Amino acid sequence: MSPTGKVTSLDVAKRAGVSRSAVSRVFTPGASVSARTAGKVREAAEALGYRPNVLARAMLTGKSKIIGLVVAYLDNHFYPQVLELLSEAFEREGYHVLVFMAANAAEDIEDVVGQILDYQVDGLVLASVALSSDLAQRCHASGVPVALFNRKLETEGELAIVSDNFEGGRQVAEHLIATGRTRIGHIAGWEGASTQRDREAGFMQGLRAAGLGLYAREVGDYRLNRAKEAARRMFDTQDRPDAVFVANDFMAFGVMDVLRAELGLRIPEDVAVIGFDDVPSAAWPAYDLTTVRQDAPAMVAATVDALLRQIGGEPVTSPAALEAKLIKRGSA
Amino acid sequence: MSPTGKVTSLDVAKRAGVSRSAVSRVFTPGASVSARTAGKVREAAEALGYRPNVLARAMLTGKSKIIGLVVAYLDNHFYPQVLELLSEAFEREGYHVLVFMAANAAEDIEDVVGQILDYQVDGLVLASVALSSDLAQRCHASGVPVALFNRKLETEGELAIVSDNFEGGRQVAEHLIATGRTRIGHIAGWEGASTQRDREAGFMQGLRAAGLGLYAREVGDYRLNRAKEAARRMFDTQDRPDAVFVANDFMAFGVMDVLRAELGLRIPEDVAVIGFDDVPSAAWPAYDLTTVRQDAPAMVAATVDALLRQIGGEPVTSPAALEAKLIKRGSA
DNA sequence: CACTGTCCTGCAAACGAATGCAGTGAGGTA
DNA sequence: TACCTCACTGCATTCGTTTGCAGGACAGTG
Repeated sequence: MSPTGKVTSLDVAKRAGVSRSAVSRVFTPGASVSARTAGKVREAAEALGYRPNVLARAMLTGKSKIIGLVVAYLDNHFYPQVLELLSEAFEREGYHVLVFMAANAAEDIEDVVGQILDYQVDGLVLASVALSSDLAQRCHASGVPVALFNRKLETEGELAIVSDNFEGGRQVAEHLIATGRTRIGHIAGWEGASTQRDREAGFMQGLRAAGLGLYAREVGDYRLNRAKEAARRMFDTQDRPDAVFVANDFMAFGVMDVLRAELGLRIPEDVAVIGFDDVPSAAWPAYDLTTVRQDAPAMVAATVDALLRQIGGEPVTSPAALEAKLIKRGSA
Repeated sequence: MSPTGKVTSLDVAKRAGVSRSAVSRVFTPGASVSARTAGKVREAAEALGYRPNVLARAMLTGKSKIIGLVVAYLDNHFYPQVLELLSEAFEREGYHVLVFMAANAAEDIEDVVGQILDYQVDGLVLASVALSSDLAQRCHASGVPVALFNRKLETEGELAIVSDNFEGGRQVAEHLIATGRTRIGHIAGWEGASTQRDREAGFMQGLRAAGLGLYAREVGDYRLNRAKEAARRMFDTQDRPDAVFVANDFMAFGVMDVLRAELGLRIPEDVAVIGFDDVPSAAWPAYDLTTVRQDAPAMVAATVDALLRQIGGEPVTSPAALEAKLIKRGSA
């Protein structure tokens, strides 16, 4: 109700007839205050509209209650979902998420690192950004706990949360083979990403287990247009594949569009398509995409848990890869 | 390169043989420092890996360089896009975006307001959240500049950035009528939203101009499942409409799914469908949705500009509604 | 009644940086 | 040489908190 938002602990202290310290303690869970004092302070605070200044507190304690989230693109529907879950989960723990966009990678990595450190974030989540490796090491070196979301690094010591991409890829191969497909192609994501490498490795093992090899391969870099071009190259021929594993759902949508709208192919009759992620729209009838589900809520929970632990000073190791399960729908 | 991230201006000052003030001034644009001092300081800072502490600065200056963004859901593809653009635009201006999720509206509005004020955000963007009205007034009253994104309020004095929803709705009616549709339905979004009211008002005026009325009306509340139910109610009858204007693309996708997959109707032959927003996936062949484009980049630019101005102390009025243009595709 | 321990409380010193004010020195002019 | 100007610099204060330390009140015990 105060006209200005500038009410300090001193104002409250005066009105309640106590010292600033008392006020501080009332708002510090676990501090020793008598019920009587607490009551007076609470009342005065209420009347004045006082709330402790998080920034001032942050300076003293060194804990800003801010988690940095570095993300490259939000067009892949998997990430908005993750952002939403992450933010909610952190809010439940008293943290908030500060967004850092790192679209044009290499160019401004220096900048991004700087900005992150400037804000004294308590922890950092790197969600599938190309420059993860460099960034993670720099920030880690500066003492900021880092969690890699949906990506892992060769270098040990970095906290990484991933699902079992290898097993997911293997199941894709298994299912395609079980449904009688023989000319099986793969449209890869960005080859610098561990997700891509693991998914493909599992996929290849699944094929080999049935005595099969890859019939065709193109790279889509996890980008929609690249994936569509890849699909055109792969399918605009006589001896086209009869199935394709696309490294994520977002690309798979583009591939299906090309197959159906441009090349007049039927899915799954002419070509079976399988994606990866199970984003919400994969279940929409227009695509009805068979895919491997990444359990986003579980991944987020694991991330929050591990990062908070690390912030708390516990030595943490990356959790085991989370289960990735094939969801059978109409596209395969 | 320092082992710990704790380098203060004093450390730099000592190493450069100057005072803390000098260091401060070097990092404050427009302060008076000699080139020689600046050089020494820069060198020392570089060597020590010093960066000014944003939080400490924030406390003094009262400017945190943080913009709060309150958002309810991210499943409507329009918002991830907006978040990305907003964050990039603010980063370019030296600000960063702190996310506040306000999913379960009324319940925790008290909480959300508190948290926002706690972080001393310099400004606030409310992106299409149900509790805009209350929230905006509270925050504004506490002296925090507020911008309403894609929503406006009856109460004057709040900064609101919207496109011309009325004109967009009118164009929808015009186009449906021009293509010979006569039994025209409307699936509304959340009726508490100004976007819904304006779109429908424009739409109705367009119908009336041709001597038509609404053939059917259901409410989808901007939620996917509600919209699908609405579509079922509206179309699972003998005398179904031959066209429907759905209040946003996200719901339109669900409506199209119901029409095609559940009811076996053809679009546009049996039913014409038009949405609103022009999210990226509206252009995908699987939907090929005729829709009204909201110019997200322009809306974001206007938001950033107006909010920053307001933060700078200039008296600002809401910019004019941005152009909303019908994009004709295959669904109508 | 004296002594001890327990709770609370206030004081004052941090935290890291910005800034008004006064002082230093250099350079220019008469 | 004396005086003035002006650009730069350092001191000390300030922002709004938290927190270690020590003192005060009070109850319990012998």
